Amino acid sequence: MMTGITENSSGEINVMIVEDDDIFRESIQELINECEGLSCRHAYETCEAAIAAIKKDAVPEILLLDIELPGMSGIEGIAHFKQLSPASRIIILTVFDDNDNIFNAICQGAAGYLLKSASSENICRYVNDVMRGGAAMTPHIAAKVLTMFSQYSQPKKEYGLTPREKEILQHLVNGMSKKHIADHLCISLYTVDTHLKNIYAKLHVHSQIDVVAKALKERLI
Amino acid sequence: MMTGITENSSGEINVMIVEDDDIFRESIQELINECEGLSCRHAYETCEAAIAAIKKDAVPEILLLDIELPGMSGIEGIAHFKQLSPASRIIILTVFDDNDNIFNAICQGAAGYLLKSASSENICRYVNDVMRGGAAMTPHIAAKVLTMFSQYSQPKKEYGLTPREKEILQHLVNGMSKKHIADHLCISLYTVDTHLKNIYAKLHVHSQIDVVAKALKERLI
DNA sequence: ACAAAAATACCCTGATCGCGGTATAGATTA
DNA sequence: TAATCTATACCGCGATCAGGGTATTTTTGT
Repeated sequence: MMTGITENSSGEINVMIVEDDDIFRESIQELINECEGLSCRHAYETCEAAIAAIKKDAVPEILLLDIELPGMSGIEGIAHFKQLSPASRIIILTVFDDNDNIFNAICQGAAGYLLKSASSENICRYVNDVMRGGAAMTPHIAAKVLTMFSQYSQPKKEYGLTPREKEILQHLVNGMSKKHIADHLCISLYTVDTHLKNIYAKLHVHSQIDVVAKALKERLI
Repeated sequence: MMTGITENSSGEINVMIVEDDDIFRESIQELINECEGLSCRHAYETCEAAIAAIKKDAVPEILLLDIELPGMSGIEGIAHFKQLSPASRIIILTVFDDNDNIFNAICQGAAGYLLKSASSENICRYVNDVMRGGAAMTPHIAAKVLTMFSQYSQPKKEYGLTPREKEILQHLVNGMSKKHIADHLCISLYTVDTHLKNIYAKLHVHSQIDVVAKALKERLI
């Protein structure tokens, strides 16, 4: 059974490291131990080894996790760690700065995403920020996150749809057929048809599928 | 006409401040001027005043922007500043930490979002991070951003679609008709029909529209 | 007051879709 | 080996859709 997270006897924060490169793992462990208030007594080469250790009662408060590892990747590992020890906060520490890895790590629930190029002092600060309930990102990663975030909701193109057309589009997206929409709006099926034709012309599409796909992809509704 | 962004004579970074509270504005200006490499010679009470100043050639490299202001809000202001001076990088500095403000600021293109409770040293560091192309968030804000980010793509339900079915779903979402899909995959229209029937059964829907809407809404593809 | 835009309604035709079947060959798994 | 899953293919019917028209009324903006 799990005992839950407790500070160690000296009142320091338990940091666990999962990193396959021997030299980097040892240097980061040394760095953590040199930081005021931080302590790392558990460092492993693989997620599998770390999972086994957690099951044997080595529950960390902070988990510094590499992505590219032999066996299970760090991204996959997040879900396992979260299940075994929900209170542990996971910080990705990697050389990868591609959107996919950042996106997946965040979606899996990582509380931080640091690049290995970060300075020692900064890493210590980030760990402390996360311990206080915040999240940590190196500025370069933060910029990528903000860009992804804003891209997602930026390009609200304007196609000049009238209010009625938007209303019909909304119902279409909600799965109503032309007939249902006509009934619901108390207008003729022919009228819905006309509106739909106009929507097609304005959005440059030729079927309901296209309209719904475009509306959802571009968040017109 | 705009002269573009240039460092001032002393090689320091030009920081502009828009903040309506006199005391806070003056104290933050003093703080910036005390920071190595930073200089603030332009501080205004409203977006309108700052916009007028930028038009008169006071183009900042960094713009520290409050949200709650008399007249135009900081969030609204972002779009104006971006248009007048696209190279200026905007950092929100506010007391508000609600999701809406954070979300809107990021979507408008802010490069940073700081809480006024941040320490002096940290604010200087954040400004420098942004000047180097990064983004800046106080840890509390970063945590909120990550949460918003992950909530958006969490509930990947599993409907047990086979690889072939996912492939067909993908093409449907991309606007292909059953006939086109059949041609593209070099299989019979009847086969596509069968696959589609099975997809309908698994997703509990009854039309292509519903399938596309569900796939896009739940990010199955 | 007049022009433009928006909303309404109608018709026809060929194409497509949804759904009820049935059936076979190959791969996977129990 | 038997059972299940996956992918493949076929048929027919009634419903729906797309696109080509035309046309009237109401609302809006100037």
